[in-house]
Amino acid sequence: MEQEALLNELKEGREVTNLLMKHLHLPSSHQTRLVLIEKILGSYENALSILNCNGLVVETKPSLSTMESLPSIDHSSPDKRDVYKKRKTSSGWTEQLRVCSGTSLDNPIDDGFCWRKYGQKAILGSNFPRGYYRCTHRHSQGCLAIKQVQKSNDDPTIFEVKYKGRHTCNQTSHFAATYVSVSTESENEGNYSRKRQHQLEAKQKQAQQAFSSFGSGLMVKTEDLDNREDIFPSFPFPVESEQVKNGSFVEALMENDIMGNISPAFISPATSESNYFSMSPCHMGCFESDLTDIISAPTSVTNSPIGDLDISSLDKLEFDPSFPFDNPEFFY
DNA sequence: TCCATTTGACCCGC
DNA sequence: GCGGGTCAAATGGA
Repeated sequence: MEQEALLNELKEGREVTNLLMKHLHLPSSHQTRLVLIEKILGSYENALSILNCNGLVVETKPSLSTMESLPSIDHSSPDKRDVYKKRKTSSGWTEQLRVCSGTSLDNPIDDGFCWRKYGQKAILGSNFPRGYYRCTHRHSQGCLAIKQVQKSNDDPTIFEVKYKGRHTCNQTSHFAATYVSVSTESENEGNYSRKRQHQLEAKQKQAQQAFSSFGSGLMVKTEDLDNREDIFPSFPFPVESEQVKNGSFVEALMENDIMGNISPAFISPATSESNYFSMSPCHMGCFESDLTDIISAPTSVTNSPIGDLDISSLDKLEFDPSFPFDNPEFFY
């Protein structure tokens, strides 16, 4: 019974999404689009509520990252170990990716953000150590985004990447950096020296090369993507949550030419029952380090109403009535 | 000289 | 007490 209601909600969401898609190509009013987006959100909220009623724990509200909720570090303290912060729990990851790279084993994916490694730990039961990264602009801009990278036990060519927290820094990522000159970065970070700029440029080139050699075997799996508002900030351009709320998110996509850059082939479900997405290499060159962001957000389509940038691809997704929605593993 | 990485130690939740 | 997460001194590269 609930399953039927769930399917209805999902179908409705798909239909309204298609409608919204049409309106995007029409001179329809901003208000109309807003209404459609609200309908989509409503459908997914209802679907999530149904799942919650079935005993499945599905977060429907954005959980503030534990990183963000932590008090800021008191750098004035003479001995920082005296003011140790509470250890973060493993929950609250905004994105979990499984990145398969057949080429670079040590540097899985440059996602366009500048990460600084701050630790590495051997994990019990894991053959490979886990690397801990945080945003380079943690101190300069207070960006609290962190990520963990760990090779998969089963396949060393697969990296399990977890993202936590949102980027509040003003980074010129891949996408912007490709089309905007370095001067943009100078504007954003005037204190950056020319030497630093060269380093960043070199890094971006590295990322481009890494991706150009990435091959067609790239596979990204997203997990635990229940939180749409935690997902949106991972876009390479600054989309504020307010924009999402007031409906200008789609416009932000358009403004950033994201919609126009993603074709159905770019993000396509590889299988009907997994949230693996295959990527064709021809699409990588233009996005490079944006990759994980671009992928991670849209792949949340199963849980996120408007996370799917290529809305038209929804047409190809059919909801199988026999799909095991009551199987918790599906939502893992 | 500056910055990123490495790595051992420390802290905290379970 | 164990294991995971973080800190920060040491180290190396550009």
